[in-house]
Amino acid sequence: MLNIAIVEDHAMVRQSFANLLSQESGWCVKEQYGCFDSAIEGIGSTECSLFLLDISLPEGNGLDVLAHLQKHRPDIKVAMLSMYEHFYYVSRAIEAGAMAYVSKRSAAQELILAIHCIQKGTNYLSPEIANHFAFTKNKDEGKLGHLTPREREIFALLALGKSPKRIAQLTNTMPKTVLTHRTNIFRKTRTKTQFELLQLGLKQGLLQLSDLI
Amino acid sequence: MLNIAIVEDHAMVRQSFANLLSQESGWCVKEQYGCFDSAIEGIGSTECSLFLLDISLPEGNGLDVLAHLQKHRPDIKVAMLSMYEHFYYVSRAIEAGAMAYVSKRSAAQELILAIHCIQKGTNYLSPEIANHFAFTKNKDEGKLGHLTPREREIFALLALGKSPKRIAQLTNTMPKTVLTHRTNIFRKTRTKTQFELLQLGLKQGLLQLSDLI
DNA sequence: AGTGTGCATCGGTGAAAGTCCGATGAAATA
DNA sequence: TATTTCATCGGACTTTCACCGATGCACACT
Repeated sequence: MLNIAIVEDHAMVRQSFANLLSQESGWCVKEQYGCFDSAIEGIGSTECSLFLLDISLPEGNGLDVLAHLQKHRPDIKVAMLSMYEHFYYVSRAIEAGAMAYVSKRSAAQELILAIHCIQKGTNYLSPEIANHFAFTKNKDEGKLGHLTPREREIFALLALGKSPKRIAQLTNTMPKTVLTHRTNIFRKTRTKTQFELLQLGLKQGLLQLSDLI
Repeated sequence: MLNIAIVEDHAMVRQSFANLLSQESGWCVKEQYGCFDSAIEGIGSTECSLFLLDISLPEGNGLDVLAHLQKHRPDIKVAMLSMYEHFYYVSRAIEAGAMAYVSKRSAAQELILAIHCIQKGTNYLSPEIANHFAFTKNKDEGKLGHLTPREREIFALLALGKSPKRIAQLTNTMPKTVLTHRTNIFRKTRTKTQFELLQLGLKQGLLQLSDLI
C-alpha cells in the first residue's frame, strides 16, 4: 500500500487529485495540506512515503517544503507538480531532490505514470518539461555572480522598485553613486531597465512574489 | 441526465474535475476543451447544457467564452471557476450572465453544490468569493474601477514594466499622451511609481507571477 | 617600497524623460 | 442644446539619466 500526501493550496484541485489517485489500486491519499505551515507541521508525524508538492503556495513555496523534507525525512519520495515549466523551477526542484516534475498541462495519466516510476525507484520528467528543460539552458545563471557585494545590495533594492534617490538615503550615499552602480549592474547583467532587474531577481529566486506585495 | 462541458487549459486539472463530476449520479462530462479556440469551435455543435469555464486560458479568457455562449447559446447555463477572487473578474462574470462563480480554493463539494443550484435555476456564489467580493468591492473599485477603458489598458502595460515610449508604439499614440494617461492613473489609484502599479495589479489578481517572468 | 587592480565613491555635461499647465475635438449624456 | 467625459496632444519648465571621467582606498604581488 502506497500512502500519498498532497500539498496544494487550491482545495478543489487538491481533492480532485486525491480522488483521482485513490482510484488507483494500492494507492491511498492519506494526508492533504493546503498551505505551507500545515505541510511543515504535518511532516513531523506523517505516515506517507510519497509527497506530491505543488510549486506555488500562498506563503513559502513547494521548494521550501521539499527542502524541509530532504532535511528531516530524506526517506520520503517527492513528486513536484506545477503550472510552470520554467527552467529555474525545474532545475531547482531536481537539484533539491525531487524524483519527478510534472506539469499541470500534462494529462492526468502522466501524474499516475510518474508516481509509478517513483515507486520503481526511477525518476520521471514529463515530455513537455523535458523538452523545455533541454532547450532552455539557464542563460541567466551566473549573471548575478559577477556583481560586487555593494552592487548586489543595490540590485536587491532596485529590483524591489526603490528609486535611486531613496536607495541613496538607505545606503548613506549620493544618488549619483547609486546611478553609477546601477549602470554597472545593467551592463553586467545585460539588462536595460529596472523592471528587467525585477524579472531577473524572480528568476534567480533572489526575490519572491511575497516580497513584492 | 446533465451533460457538462469543461473549459480549462491544464489537462491534469481538467481531467480530475471531469472524473470528479462524473461520479455524481446523472451527470456526465461529455466535452472537454483545453484552449479558447477549441471551446469556441465546440460551442457550435455542443450537446451540453452546462459549461464549466476557467477564467484564465492561454489565449483569450473564460469571460470571452462566456460572452460567446451568451450570444449564440443563451440557453446554456454557465459556472465560472477561477483561482482569482478579484472583484473585477467576479462582477464581470456575473454581469455577463454566469450563474455561479466558484474559487478553486473552495472545497470540491462546493463545485458540486454550485452545479446543483444551477440545475435548480438558482445562482451560487461561494462564501470565500462572497466575502472577498464584499470586502474588496469598495476599496478596489475605488482604485481601479474608476479608470477609463483606455487608462485600464495603459495600466496593464505600465504594470508589466513597459516604457511610455514603447506603450505609445503599441497603442499608436504619442508618448505625451501616454504620460498624461499615466499621470491620471497615478492620481486615481493614489500611486506614484510604475512599481506601485505592478504591486496593485498583483494584489488584485489582475496580474500573476507568470506574467512577469 | 613600488605598482597594479578592483572597488566604492562622486562631478560635469548634454540628452532624455518627466511634471504641470492647458487646449482641442469627439462622443456620450442630461 | 448644453454639459460632461474621454482621448488626444503642445509648451514651458524641472528632474533624472547616460556617458565621460576622477579620486581615494584596500589589497595583492614583485
